[in-house]
Amino acid sequence: MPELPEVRHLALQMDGELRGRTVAGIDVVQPKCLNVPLSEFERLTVGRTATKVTSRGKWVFMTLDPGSTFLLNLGMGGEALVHAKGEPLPDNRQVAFRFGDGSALSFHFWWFGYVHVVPSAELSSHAMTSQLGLDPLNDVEFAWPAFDRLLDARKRTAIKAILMDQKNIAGIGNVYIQDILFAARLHPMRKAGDVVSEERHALYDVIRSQLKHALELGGLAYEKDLYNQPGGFKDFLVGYREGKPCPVCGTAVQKIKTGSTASFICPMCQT
Amino acid sequence: MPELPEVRHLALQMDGELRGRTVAGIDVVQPKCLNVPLSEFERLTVGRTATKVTSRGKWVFMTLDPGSTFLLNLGMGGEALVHAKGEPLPDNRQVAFRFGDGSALSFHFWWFGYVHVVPSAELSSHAMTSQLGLDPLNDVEFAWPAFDRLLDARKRTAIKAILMDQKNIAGIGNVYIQDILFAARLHPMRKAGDVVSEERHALYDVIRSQLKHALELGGLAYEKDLYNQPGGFKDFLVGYREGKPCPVCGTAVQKIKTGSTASFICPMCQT
DNA sequence: GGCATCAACACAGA
DNA sequence: CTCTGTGTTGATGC
Repeated sequence: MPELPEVRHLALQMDGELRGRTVAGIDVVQPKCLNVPLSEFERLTVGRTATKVTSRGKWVFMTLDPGSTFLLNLGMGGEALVHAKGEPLPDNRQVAFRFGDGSALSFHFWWFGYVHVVPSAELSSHAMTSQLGLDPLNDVEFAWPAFDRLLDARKRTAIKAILMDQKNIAGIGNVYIQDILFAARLHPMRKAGDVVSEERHALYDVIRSQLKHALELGGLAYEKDLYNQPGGFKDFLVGYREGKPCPVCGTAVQKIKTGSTASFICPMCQT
Repeated sequence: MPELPEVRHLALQMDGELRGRTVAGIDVVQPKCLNVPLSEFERLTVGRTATKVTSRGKWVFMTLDPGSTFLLNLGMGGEALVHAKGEPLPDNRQVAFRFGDGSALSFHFWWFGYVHVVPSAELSSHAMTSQLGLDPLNDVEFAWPAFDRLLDARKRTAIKAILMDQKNIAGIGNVYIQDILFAARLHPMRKAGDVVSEERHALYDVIRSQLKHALELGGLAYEKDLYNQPGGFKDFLVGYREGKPCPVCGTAVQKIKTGSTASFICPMCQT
């Protein structure tokens, strides 16, 4: 459940499903994913009522009135599931909320995830979320001039590193970046300063259209949503298609190391 | 006048020459090499008497009693010269001290240098000198176990970078490092973790012997001391001898880029 | 596939 | 042949 489309889809589902439910208890199997001691976590959640769920980048924000905000990051491939009253919780959960009506919300991470709560008044000092960058699906804040300036300010940084830095744009990870760069015909290591205006416009458009499209499909087909249903996005152009033909020119897709992450590129189309 | 042998030689000469002289006035042509405004610099120097001159790394420390310490770094190829009463000062000086007895001490830098003064009580907060590493000519502090641990602590750093980092060992620059690495048969980019014990011992011995030898000769032949006399060290093995034969195997010495500095190596002997 | 931290490296500036 | 900051990259661990 990693990147913006999955996270936003989940937040939208949670917003529709959980509004009005009151936290009756917390079920913590792995305390180290909490940002505060369990007792403090309980104090800030139990007895409070979910009134709104939103997302920014890879983070889900759930308002727990009065006065708390719950913050969730599912890391690499984690899941959040809602459970009707009486349903057993998954054995592999790290944390779960039990609501007053008998329903529950469980979280499972296969590697690392963050289950945080902060007093809403202190939300701005929550380090992992307070510095998140622009929302690429918000046309007001992710405006073209801001994007253009961002690339100017980091002229000698690889374009992939810029787009994946959550402080710049929030929500692009190592999955969606692959086809975004392919569609913009950019090599991941191209320096931002060498990306000319026409390419920048193409890239800007592709970022918005790809993420919007994936969101409309409910995210990736190999991820599960709040109701354990897979998303509909599965047709990668080059991402994770090592050795398969480029859909444009037929050249075999290469998997290369780009810094510490892997990239899938068409060596002919992306320069 | 750059590295440890020249700086220590200069400090020894200054110690013998200047003890007891009182600063009568300061002559500042280039105020930007000072660490404080000229008025403050004068306040901390004029009327005070040199009582001791020492060195650590590439820095000269002159105690100006009561209460001040003068700190000098000649940068790349700067000079410090003493002048008898009545002698004119060099036109190219950036700064000079005039002493009460009519003598003077002038400083010239061909690129950048530092002419600092601090209250002796605040010496430990002078950033550029407070973190200087071990004195390689002091057998007590530059002991074998400390050197061995240093290389363990920086396993994946190039050996040249470690030796030239003034925070580790103080006084080795891009001149003496050349023959030190050649004599130890080490390629400059070799990772410290790959330098085995026998090589480490050889390197440790070479650092001490080379610097000691150069100090005994009064430093480099192309540098001038306090009395404008050149040093006696000129017989580089590979340093600055690009294309000349390696003294051991006859292979042509190569000049290569190692990070941001140049290195002269025998490609056969140094691995 | 996440994020933070630290070390290493490159570059510009003085 | 100086040293310092800044920004970027890479490895590590949770």
